[in-house]
Amino acid sequence: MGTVSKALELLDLFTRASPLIGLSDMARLAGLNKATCFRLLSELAEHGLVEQVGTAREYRLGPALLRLAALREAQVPTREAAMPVLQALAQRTSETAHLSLLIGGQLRPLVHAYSSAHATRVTLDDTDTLPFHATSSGLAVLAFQPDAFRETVLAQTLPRLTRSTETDPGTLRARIAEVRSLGYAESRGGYESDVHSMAVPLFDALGGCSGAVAVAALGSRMSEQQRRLIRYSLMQAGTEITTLWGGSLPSDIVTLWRLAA
Amino acid sequence: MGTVSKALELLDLFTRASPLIGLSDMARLAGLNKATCFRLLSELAEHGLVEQVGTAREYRLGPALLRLAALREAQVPTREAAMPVLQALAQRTSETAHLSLLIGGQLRPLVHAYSSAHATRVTLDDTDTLPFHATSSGLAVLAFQPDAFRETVLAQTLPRLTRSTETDPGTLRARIAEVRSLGYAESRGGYESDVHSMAVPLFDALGGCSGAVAVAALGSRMSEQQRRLIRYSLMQAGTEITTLWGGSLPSDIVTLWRLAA
DNA sequence: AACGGTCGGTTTATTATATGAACCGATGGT
DNA sequence: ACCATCGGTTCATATAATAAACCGACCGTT
Repeated sequence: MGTVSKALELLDLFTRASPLIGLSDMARLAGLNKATCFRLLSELAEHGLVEQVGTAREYRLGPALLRLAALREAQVPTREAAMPVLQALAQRTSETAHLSLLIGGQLRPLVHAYSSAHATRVTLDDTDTLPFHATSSGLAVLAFQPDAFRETVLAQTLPRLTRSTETDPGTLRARIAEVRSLGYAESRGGYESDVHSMAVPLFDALGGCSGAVAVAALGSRMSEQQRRLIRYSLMQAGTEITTLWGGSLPSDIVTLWRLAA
Repeated sequence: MGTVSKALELLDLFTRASPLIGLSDMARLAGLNKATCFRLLSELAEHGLVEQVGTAREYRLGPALLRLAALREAQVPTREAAMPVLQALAQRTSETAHLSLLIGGQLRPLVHAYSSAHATRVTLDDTDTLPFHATSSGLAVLAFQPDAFRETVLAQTLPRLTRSTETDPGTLRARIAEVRSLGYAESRGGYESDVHSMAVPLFDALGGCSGAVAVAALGSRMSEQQRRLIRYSLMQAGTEITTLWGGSLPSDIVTLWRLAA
């Protein structure tokens, strides 16, 4: 593996749960020699991608990221464009809506919007990576990736997260085919036992599926009528966001979503 | 120089003016061999820090930056916290307000807020780096950096940007000392000939000066009374933002700003 | 106050990795 | 038909990354 990749992997070690990491910890987490890790962090710090804080000299993500992200958003307003659609989606469905992006082969939550309709809501504050096989977003994205990518994912060991998690590659392949033929994905407690969710894929200006938008609700609130509302709202939100991104929906999706309306 | 630094420098080549860069261009700009540049870009792309777009296969900043920046803001709400203060500042002074951060030894504009009071306004949409010697923000920041850093900056060749740009290191040293004793900095047409600006330093939770907030106006609108308003508003905004950042003002600044009120 | 363990950081010889010139097929303008 | 340039690849060479051992500082225990 290249040295640059090793450095960039360090950035991915920072999570909402552990935003500050010491040198030795980081070396352990990354499986690197402490000296190597130190050099990499120093170079990252020199450019402001990480910074050191406090007397313990721990590292955290740096201010340069703000600038670079702003520059990216100025050219491709991914987050900014999706935010209002997501909020409307949460409002309309009275549940939690969230959008995830495919980044470096992993599915990462980017924005979420909550509804104030219920006292209990699904939260995903500390979630950094979504498992493809156990979430509706994951299945929605997987259904529209090249075969090679899908097979790579299914070839890995897929953790059983709840009693309902499907982990058999064959069954998953079938479910993914079903997602393609329905135009949306659904997960019933596969990620967290009480949470049901539905998701649709999103397409960017490059023509590929680069993310998904989903609505997650307590399983107990998922009536058949509510599922219809969520499904319809998702398809509408998916169309809007894809359009705002300058992307276009595959023609079969257009047909499916039109029929569902 | 380390390989990682070379890769990170590539990220800094993207600007508002040229957000898409081809492989050969990038190699030229970075002074790298094309093959080397290709490898570095490939590694960056693998992690989503850049992505390739269109038939020309040009590169642009990638979606991973959004995620990392969001993670950073979640821990240290730098931009989010400053935004409303900046907007109020623009409103109150009826001019353009902007905030810059010290990143990797360079002064980078992060947010700006415009007032709708005048038909003509100072814009800085395409500005990626501010020169220390020719802007009020630069002088404000420089005044509160370690001597070594200040001398490094002054030792460089300082470009004369307008007829009014001060480029003599000795004179600049004196002006910087004056900034320290006044608690604010001012630039009259040193960056763009018709633009006058004033700025105050900002301090973060680590105790250092990590940026500045400034108000820029057309020189023709800079009455003595307006300058008083701007100066006072800046000091107030500087106090607020520094507090929101969890920082604290040096005691001499507190005194100076209190006297000015 | 002496101890053992950990911290962040530095040094060094060793070796793996980055490098650059030349080359490739494709593309586009003259 | 031509030439220049594009993005990308190859491979021998040389440079830059690596890992172990070490350093002083710090911290809670004994």
